[in-house]
Amino acid sequence: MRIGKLAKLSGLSRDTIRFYEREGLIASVPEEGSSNSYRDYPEDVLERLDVIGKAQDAGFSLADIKKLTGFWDGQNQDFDGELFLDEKAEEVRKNIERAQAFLEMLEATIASLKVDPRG
Amino acid sequence: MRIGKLAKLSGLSRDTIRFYEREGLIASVPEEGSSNSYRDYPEDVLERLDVIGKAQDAGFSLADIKKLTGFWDGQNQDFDGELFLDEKAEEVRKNIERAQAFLEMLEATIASLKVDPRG
DNA sequence: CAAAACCGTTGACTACACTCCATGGTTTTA
DNA sequence: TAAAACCATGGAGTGTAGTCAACGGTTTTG
Repeated sequence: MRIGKLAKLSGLSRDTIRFYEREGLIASVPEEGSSNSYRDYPEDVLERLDVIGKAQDAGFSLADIKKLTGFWDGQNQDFDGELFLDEKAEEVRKNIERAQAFLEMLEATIASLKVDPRG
Repeated sequence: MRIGKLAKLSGLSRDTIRFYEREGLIASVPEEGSSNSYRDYPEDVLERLDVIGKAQDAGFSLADIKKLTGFWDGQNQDFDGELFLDEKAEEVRKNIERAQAFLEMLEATIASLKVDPRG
């Protein structure tokens, strides 16, 4: 699909999609059978963009995401993939725990508000 | 306590602590009974710094955190605190869910690696 | 077939959250 | 008491993740 459709479906801007492509997080091919310069984004890029969003929410930087997707895509880099993944998973677990602890504070604040507005 | 001790105990740099203070997220008082310009950070600032870290992991910006702490500190701003808190709590819940979904992908990747290294 | 809508490229710009450096003063310590 | 360690202030600089504007070309649509 073309970038406009991908932008609409993913909820990201064209600029962001191009930015991710420049960074090597996603890839496109020249549109088939047309002499323009338009790029064609495979369907699975949509899923990839979704993963990128979730990874960011989990605390991954784009550099981290690039390592991970490069790993998925079979380009085993010159680093210990298993160690990287183990360490990152641990980080994510800690992040989630901390976010949950914070959520509880937030919910307690809300609850106290409902009992006694602005107490 | 002085900023050096606070930095050591919190794991943050002096610069970060001063930055948070400039941003209005924490407060200090002049050190008592001394004619220097040193600042004294109350004990509870440590806890506050911990909350700030967790809030960031939950996806809060410093501006969000400032609103929340201003709210806690009783300076009820000119905004609907309850609405803000409700919306933010919902955002955090979604963030956590997305992070958890991502964590599962990560763990699946790790698991498949342990079964069949680089398959 | 013309206007509107879309596309790619380049490069500058922005917001956020720090981080560093220089300067000069104050405490602590050996 | 001198050196080392600490402190405050101001301002500049950094990295990350986008975002915007301008240009000219291509497709789609009424």
